[in-house]
Amino acid sequence: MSPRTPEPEVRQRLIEAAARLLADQGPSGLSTRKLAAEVGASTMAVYTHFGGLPELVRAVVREGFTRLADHLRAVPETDDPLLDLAALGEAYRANALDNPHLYAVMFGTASLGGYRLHDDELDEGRYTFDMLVAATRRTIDAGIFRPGDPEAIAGQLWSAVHGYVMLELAGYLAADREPDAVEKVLNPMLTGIITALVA
Amino acid sequence: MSPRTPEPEVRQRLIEAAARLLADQGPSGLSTRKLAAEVGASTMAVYTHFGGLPELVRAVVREGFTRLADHLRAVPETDDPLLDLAALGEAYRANALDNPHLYAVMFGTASLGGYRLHDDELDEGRYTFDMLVAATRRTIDAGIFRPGDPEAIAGQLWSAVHGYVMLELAGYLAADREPDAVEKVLNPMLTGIITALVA
DNA sequence: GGCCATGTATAACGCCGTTATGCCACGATG
DNA sequence: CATCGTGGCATAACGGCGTTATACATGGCC
Repeated sequence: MSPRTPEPEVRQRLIEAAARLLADQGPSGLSTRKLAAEVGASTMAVYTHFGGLPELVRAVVREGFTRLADHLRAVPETDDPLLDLAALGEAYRANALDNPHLYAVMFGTASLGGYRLHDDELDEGRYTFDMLVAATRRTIDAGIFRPGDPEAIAGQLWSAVHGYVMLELAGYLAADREPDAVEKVLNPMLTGIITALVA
Repeated sequence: MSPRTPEPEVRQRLIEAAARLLADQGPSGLSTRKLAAEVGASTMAVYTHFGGLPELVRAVVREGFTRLADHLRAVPETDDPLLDLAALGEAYRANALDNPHLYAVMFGTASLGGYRLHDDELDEGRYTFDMLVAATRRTIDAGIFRPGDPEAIAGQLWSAVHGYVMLELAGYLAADREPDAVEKVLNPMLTGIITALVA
């Protein structure tokens, strides 16, 4: 078949094709045969490069967290850490709504192959989480938040936004049902959490 | 094969077997053939009674919400609505931790068959949500919460607890990583949200 | 009796993940 | 240059899957 196309890094092309299939058709649309057709190779490519489909999905999860981290990194760091925190939350939500299937796989991977996240993936997610911890720490150092454990505070913010986004993705807070859920639910919840933390 | 065993309601036995398989082996362990073997019938039973596996899963989701509602109903209603709210949250979390796979399917169903929840399932979930709304309304009527939209307030509490539980199930707040995450993350978050609501 | 509707079992189709096998290209070695 | 070993690949097969077509059995109704 002479696939002497550029062929740059079959590994990366497989990860990107998998993320694309996941985003377009959801987890059920991901198969070694479709992947092989997408990248112009045989199904064996998945096994030589990753060992199997679950490992490929894990790589996609890492990719998803990397994209999320890129989105969060794009949020400018101003002199008002509290506004930065709000912007981080908004960027987090936007990323999830832009890649709903990928986001679902990142946090519900147990539903796909029946496996659990390994420490690597958890660490990948926690690295992203660290950006939120850093922003929280800046807010404390600026004297806006009372002194406290930045990780615990960031965990609260993460839980709140993540839970809201999950409900939104599941359809419980969809725009056609709750038109202004952001103003009525998300924002008051976050201001409630935050005002309890300010000095 | 003379399946003249009691055979009470093949429909219900299929739902229960599916919930059991889901709880034991996760979504990947759920198959028409295993179900048929479990209930002593052929795979056709799934199609005559439900139309297909996705519809059966939807029935299981409804069953999961019913169980959750039962758990929440078991929480006694005291004369302190705020304590009742806290007890509801604890019961919610306990139910999710007891049936992690089922809980994941209830909220991440997109990951299983690639389908979305229909209005029926959403309504089922919202009925459960209504119990939280009622408890919130009682808290307002008792003069503990300032007057406000009970649904919006309940949505905040739901988002917060749901997000925390999801992170916990995914392993980000697992006991071995964050030993006292409940005290450091969940409880402060909820008290923050709640103190912002008290009169 | 005959007739229909309903639920079932059987068997097949196509797709899936995974694996065994053989091939081929290529760098190292002499 | 010739040889060899090795890593990545295509091919083909195996078993399991969801789904469907089909034929059979059973029970109510005329």
